[in-house]
Amino acid sequence: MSPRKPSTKDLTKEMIINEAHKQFITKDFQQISMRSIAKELGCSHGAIYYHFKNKAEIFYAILSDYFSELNNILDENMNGPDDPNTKLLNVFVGYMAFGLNNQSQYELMFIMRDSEIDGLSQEAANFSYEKFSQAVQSLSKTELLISDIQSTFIALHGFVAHYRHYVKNYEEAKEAVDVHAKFLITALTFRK
Amino acid sequence: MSPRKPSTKDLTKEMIINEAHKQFITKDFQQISMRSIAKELGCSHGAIYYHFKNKAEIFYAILSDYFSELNNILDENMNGPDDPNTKLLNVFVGYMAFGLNNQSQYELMFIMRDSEIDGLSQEAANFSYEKFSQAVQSLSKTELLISDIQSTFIALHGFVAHYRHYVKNYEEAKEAVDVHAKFLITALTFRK
DNA sequence: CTCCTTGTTGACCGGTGGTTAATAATGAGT
DNA sequence: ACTCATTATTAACCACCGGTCAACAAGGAG
Repeated sequence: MSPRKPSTKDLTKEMIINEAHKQFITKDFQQISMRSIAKELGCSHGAIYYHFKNKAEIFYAILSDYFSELNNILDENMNGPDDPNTKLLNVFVGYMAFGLNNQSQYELMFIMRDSEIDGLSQEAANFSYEKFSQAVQSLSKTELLISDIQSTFIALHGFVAHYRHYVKNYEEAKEAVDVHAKFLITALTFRK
Repeated sequence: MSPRKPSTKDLTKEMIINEAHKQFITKDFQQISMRSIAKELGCSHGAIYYHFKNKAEIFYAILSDYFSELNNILDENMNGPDDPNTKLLNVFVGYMAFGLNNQSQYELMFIMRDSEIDGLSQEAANFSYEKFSQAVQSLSKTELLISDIQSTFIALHGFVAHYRHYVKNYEEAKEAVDVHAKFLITALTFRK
């Protein structure tokens, strides 16, 4: 039934993803081309289309790892020893730090959600938001409005979307991140 | 000195801008091509490069009008009869409404600020922020931190950047806009 | 009737994402 | 061994893109 061993395969999905991922560290989605991946892999760009139906599909696969990482950051903080107030701050800072340290990825995960990067990524983004939402509520002393939690989430995205134009990584925006996080905590705390 | 009357010109900067602007209502920067503009204008796309040095320059010209419009919205509100609290709310709502009603333009004005749309637009964006900043401070009873005003500005951008994926215009997000604006007012009000 | 300038064209360049016929390579069944 | 179906790959091709540029049209000035 399988007339050709998988072991003989020279080009694998994994290799393609690895190469795309490698380039994704220094370049964004638009700057990476099927040809640049193929060139580095020593194959024709047509070959890639045998393994992935299009460019977007390659990046879905990569993004899912990043969504996991972001979710892990949140989990580790929630399971940590800090008090609720510190944890809440850390959740906000964690999101912004992740966004600033993975700018190209963050753009595709939450900002660029357009026709090209559709369904699958959308779902992961919603799941990530759900985790965030529950975490924030559980750390709060009072019952929060879901609309306020969403406003907070949006404001975090806004920060990353803005600062990524001015800053290379989290380190360079540390203070601003802290200020923004505390700003949002104030809003959540005093909302009635 | 001028061997050819301007009146004889068939293709003018204005015509090009008008056509680009027309397409800009329904398409975004990336979807509009020099060729699509030329085609609609009945000329070759090479001709456009006689009047504009590149695609970005055409859109600078268009954006400057939108920056003016946004600044006018703010001015009209500030010069209006409302009390400071209402005005502050209207400033926030005004920004978000403008962003949601002019999504492609807003993206270029504040979100996409990348290599292609550089200097000139950046300057206009900074000026717009300055006006916003002064307006917010003048409407506040207490002395605000500039970092908090910036957090507010960023949170407004975040709202537009997020909701433009889900909504066609301001009308469709009216309630969420209102909630977000009040959320930000809370933060500004209770910050010490 | 030149000459110079303003505009305009269309071919061209290097690049993109995506498709597809031909083909190489391989293992299974006989 | 030989066929056969399947998998994987190539390279040519498509229709686009932004941008450049030599050639050329058209008109006014001298």
